Amino acid sequence: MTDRFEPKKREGAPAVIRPVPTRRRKFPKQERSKATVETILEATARVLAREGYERATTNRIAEVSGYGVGSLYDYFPNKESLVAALIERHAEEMVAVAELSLLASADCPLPVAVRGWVEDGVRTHLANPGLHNVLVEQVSRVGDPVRIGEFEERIAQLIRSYLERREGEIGPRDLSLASFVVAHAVLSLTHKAVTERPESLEDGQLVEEVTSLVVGYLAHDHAG
Amino acid sequence: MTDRFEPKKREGAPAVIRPVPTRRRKFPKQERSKATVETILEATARVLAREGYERATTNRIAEVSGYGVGSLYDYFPNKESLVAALIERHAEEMVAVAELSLLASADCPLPVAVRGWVEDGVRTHLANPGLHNVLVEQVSRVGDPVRIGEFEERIAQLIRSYLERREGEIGPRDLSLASFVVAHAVLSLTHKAVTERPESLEDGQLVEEVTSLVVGYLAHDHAG
Amino acid sequence: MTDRFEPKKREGAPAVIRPVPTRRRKFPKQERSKATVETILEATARVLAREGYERATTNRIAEVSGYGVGSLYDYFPNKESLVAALIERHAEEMVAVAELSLLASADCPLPVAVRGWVEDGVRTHLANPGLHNVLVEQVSRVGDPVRIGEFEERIAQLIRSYLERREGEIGPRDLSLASFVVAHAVLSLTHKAVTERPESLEDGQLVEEVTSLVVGYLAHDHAG
Amino acid sequence: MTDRFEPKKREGAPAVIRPVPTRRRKFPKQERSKATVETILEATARVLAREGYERATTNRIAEVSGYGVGSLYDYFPNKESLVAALIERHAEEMVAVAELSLLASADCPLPVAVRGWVEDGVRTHLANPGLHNVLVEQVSRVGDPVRIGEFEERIAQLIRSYLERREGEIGPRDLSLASFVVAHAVLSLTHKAVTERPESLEDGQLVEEVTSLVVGYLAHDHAG
DNA sequence: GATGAATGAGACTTCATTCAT
DNA sequence: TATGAATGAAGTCTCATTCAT
Repeated sequence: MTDRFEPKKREGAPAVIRPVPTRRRKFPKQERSKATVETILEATARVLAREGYERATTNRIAEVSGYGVGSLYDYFPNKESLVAALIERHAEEMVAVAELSLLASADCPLPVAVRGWVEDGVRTHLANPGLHNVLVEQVSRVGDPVRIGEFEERIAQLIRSYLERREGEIGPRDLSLASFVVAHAVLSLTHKAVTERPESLEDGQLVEEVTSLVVGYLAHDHAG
Repeated sequence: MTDRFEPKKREGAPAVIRPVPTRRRKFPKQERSKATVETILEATARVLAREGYERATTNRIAEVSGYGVGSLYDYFPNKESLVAALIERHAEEMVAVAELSLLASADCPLPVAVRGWVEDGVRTHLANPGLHNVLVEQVSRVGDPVRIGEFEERIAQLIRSYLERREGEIGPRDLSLASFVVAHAVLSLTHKAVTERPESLEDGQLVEEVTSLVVGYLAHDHAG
Repeated sequence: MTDRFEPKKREGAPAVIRPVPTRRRKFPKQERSKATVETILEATARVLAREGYERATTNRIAEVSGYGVGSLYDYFPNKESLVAALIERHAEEMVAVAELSLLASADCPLPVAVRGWVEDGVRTHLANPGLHNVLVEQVSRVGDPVRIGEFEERIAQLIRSYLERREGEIGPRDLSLASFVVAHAVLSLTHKAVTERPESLEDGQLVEEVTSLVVGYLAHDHAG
Repeated sequence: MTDRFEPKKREGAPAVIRPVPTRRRKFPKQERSKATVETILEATARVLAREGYERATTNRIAEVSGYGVGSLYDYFPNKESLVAALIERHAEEMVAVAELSLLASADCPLPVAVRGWVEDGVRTHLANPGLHNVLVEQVSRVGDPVRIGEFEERIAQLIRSYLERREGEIGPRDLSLASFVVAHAVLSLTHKAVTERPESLEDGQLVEEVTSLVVGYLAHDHAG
């Protein structure tokens, strides 16, 4: 008289839950498919920005995309994977921004390099604040922690590369930790400012303060 | 202090959506009621930490609390209001921590004051990282932006009060902006560290770096 | 770059698939619940008989039962479990019929006992041929093979008990196998006849033939 | 031989439903087509045996067959018709087996003839029990009752032909009914044994019992 | 003939919420 | 005040089937 009941995976989940797929179902080999995926992701971004995660329905996304729901599910195994794809894309973009900025100013003095990067970051976030909000909100839920970690690591690494060339000028001895601190201070302040203090961005004041924050930190003497 | 309740239909929502209740249904006058509310919130915290927001059901919360679902709805108008209450509670706690720390070290030198505050903040976050994760994730969704803003403002204000007494020693001229920067840099780094770099907290390294970040920023000369 | 994709349990299944729940969600302790379960099962039987398994939807069943779909899912984890419950019920009934018949005619001569049992079986099947059809059709899919096996075993055991008292009169030496043969010959012929030769049941002809089949078999000398 | 096709809407269905197509779309005139049909049916059999009816999708069948879904629908109007074709094939095979066996032993004594037929039947079922299971399960749903009836009639007829030559030796007076009884007793016991008692088949015990069942029945004096 | 991307109706299922007791 | 059975709107996802290429 064994109990065969087992309604749905629902057992104890450890603090942060991540029970769901994420990757694409078909890898779009054909040109047409690639365009379809693109269109669907654009629709997802639009709906997500407009409605937020919970209120965004796959049916609505499909509708906005112009495709049927079925097509959506041909390329993405479920709702979360859509967000995951967008998160990945955003992460990729932030890495690219950091790469371009930091590489371009590899030989510039600290304040110039930092200011440049922060400005680029702000510009990127400003492009679609509503979407970014949702994305940031969902990272811990649907983002693959490993992959997200990789992106963060890549940004930290870019910062570190820059710092290494100026090791003499900067205070922090543990460059790994310093990169982490810098990366997250900048990223989160940027996001916060875009979301809640847009006015402070208009005259470049906030950019200046964040630059000061980073420069002050790096210049600060850790020996004492 | 308008009541944001609006039970059913939730159509068309602009950019960031926040269409939902948040205030408690009954104001617990009686002792018994107060205890009930407490118990329910504890259950909510437990379930939220264990299951995450989406998988946490009001029925499950009620079950864990030991009350019937009906009772839960006697005190809270809906699921989101439970989270909102927890968020408010957390915010209140963070304000209290800042208040205690900064007031206690009102006359201490910058590094000491900052280090003390950061340490207290980390300790608080460490108490229940899983729950904090969910809470932070939900702030932008269910937190009443006005009230959240108030809390943030209060923390910034506490920082500002501290800074004003040392205006001569510090670089930033716009204390309002500086407080914002400091508050969020510390808060978000603390959260991030607790979540993703717990090891860096054990030996106090990260606390040291965050202290440096703040001290370096505040000491940094903004004149030039 | 691990692939976290895993859309739904869908891997290789061994010939007969049985991937699904079956038991009741709540055990109806209260009188009200028991009645609800009863009503839902009756509705299930009605819809199943009328529409067949595939076309029977849980929404339709709920509608017919007079309850909301949600209630249905309060007591049964899924569609298949409804059918499983009905199958079990039917199996239980067939065992009861066999028990009553065979016990009642424990001391009657073979032909009388067999004829009585077959008659009772036919009567039972005749009660709702449409439903039985669906049930039989679904046994191999949703029936718990262990439990079904138990029911069949119980019927075979009842037959065997009867046979043991007449061991001298009957041919077959392996009573276990003989019981199996008799049980299934009778059960399947009964079902087939009800479904496809109802006319042969009206004048008792088929009952007579099945009786002959069993009596002839048991009387047949196996020694040679 | 009416075409039972009726593509979409399938509302209101009486007791036993059988609203669906079954005949092939194109009659394979060309050699190539015939091979295609063959390949598709083989794929269907394989997928059906492995996954069961419900989980077998036409897309999967097409994939396994090596053809596109479109091609599948060029030859079969719908999913059910695939199963129907397989059922027909199986029925045809069972008729052929009976024909071969019974004709071969037309002049053999009853026990020999019966034993031979049962043995052949078991051998046939043993070839692919998983598939047969699904097929039997689906007969009442997708099998064209008329055509299935015809096959059964043909088997009964073969049996009857045999019986007629020995009318003197056998008890049953209604040969039509007797044929029905014998045919179904043998067929269903064979299936049941293959599915649930494979061990009883290994030493030929079950074959012996089924033979006894039939011989005993036919030898049994119906006069009294 | 063949293809497979696209479709979309509709199935199952969940869970926040209510309300009679 | 408390309860928990009942609700049912709404969401996610599947898959038989079509049709433009």
